[in-house]
Amino acid sequence: MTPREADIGEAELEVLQTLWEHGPATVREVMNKLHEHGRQLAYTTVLTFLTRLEQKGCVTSDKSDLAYVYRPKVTRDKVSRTRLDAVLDSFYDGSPGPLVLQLIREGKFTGDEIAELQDVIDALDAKPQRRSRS
Amino acid sequence: MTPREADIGEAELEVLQTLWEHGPATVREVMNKLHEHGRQLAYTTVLTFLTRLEQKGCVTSDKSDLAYVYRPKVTRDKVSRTRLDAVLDSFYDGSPGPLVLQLIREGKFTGDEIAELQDVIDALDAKPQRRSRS
DNA sequence: AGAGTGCTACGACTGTTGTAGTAGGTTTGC
DNA sequence: GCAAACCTACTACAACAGTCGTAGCACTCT
Repeated sequence: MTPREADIGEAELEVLQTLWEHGPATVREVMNKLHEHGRQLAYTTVLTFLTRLEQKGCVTSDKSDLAYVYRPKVTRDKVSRTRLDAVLDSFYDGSPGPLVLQLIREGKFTGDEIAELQDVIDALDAKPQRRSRS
Repeated sequence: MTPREADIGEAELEVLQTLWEHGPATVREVMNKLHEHGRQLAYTTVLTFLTRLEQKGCVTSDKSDLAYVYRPKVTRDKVSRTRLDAVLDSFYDGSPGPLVLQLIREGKFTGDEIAELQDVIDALDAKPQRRSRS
């Protein structure tokens, strides 16, 4: 049963995000966290989402004390990759280059981020394949 | 009626992509294009998608000769932005910096792209706000 | 003018997602 | 030991997405 992280719904994702932030949690704990974030959902609704996430192989549960404790079975990185790849495939021909260029040109970055970008790129540039520039 | 490009379904998107590539087209032309790309859909299915896209304000139609001709009313860029922002908001706190850093670290770029990145960043760096680095 | 072909409108069905209620079992606090 | 609180399983239901069939209108060709 490979996790089918591709078809996690938006509301299911909120629940999963809670687990990522909070760590293993019971239905009630997840619900409370969501309420703290202003998201009002009935207990049974949260239960439904966790059950469905389990069917999709994205969380596991084990009966510990009184209630089941749910924990994520897919990483946040994995899911974000999947989501991002979907956008990449649909709009950027699967290649991240144009996307990044677009973002950069739109000036969506802080000075610090630009500095960091520069560092990372320089590192890349230095190591893997020598380029043919200046 | 502002276009509700946020709720374009995946299959609807394929249809819209066809219009972006191909320009204004009739149902049949869209269907044929999709078939060429290996996507088998019934004529009426394509019609349904175009009708729904029109209801969502994402395409317009005008009866020209025999059949209606549909043309996109939202740009590809606009829709890709919306999609990307959704991922950004869900996973990267709305800020593209971490996303780009992740992509770069994963080494998903060709040498040419890295060069281009470097150029764009240098340009950015030179103009808007002077940074404090070497 | 009849047959065929093509077009649109409308309805329909299935699966999924978002949301929740109810029923019945278990734990706990007095 | 009984009531209150809590837990899960099951059911439900609306909206939407993906997919298509049918029916009826219009044009065309002979």
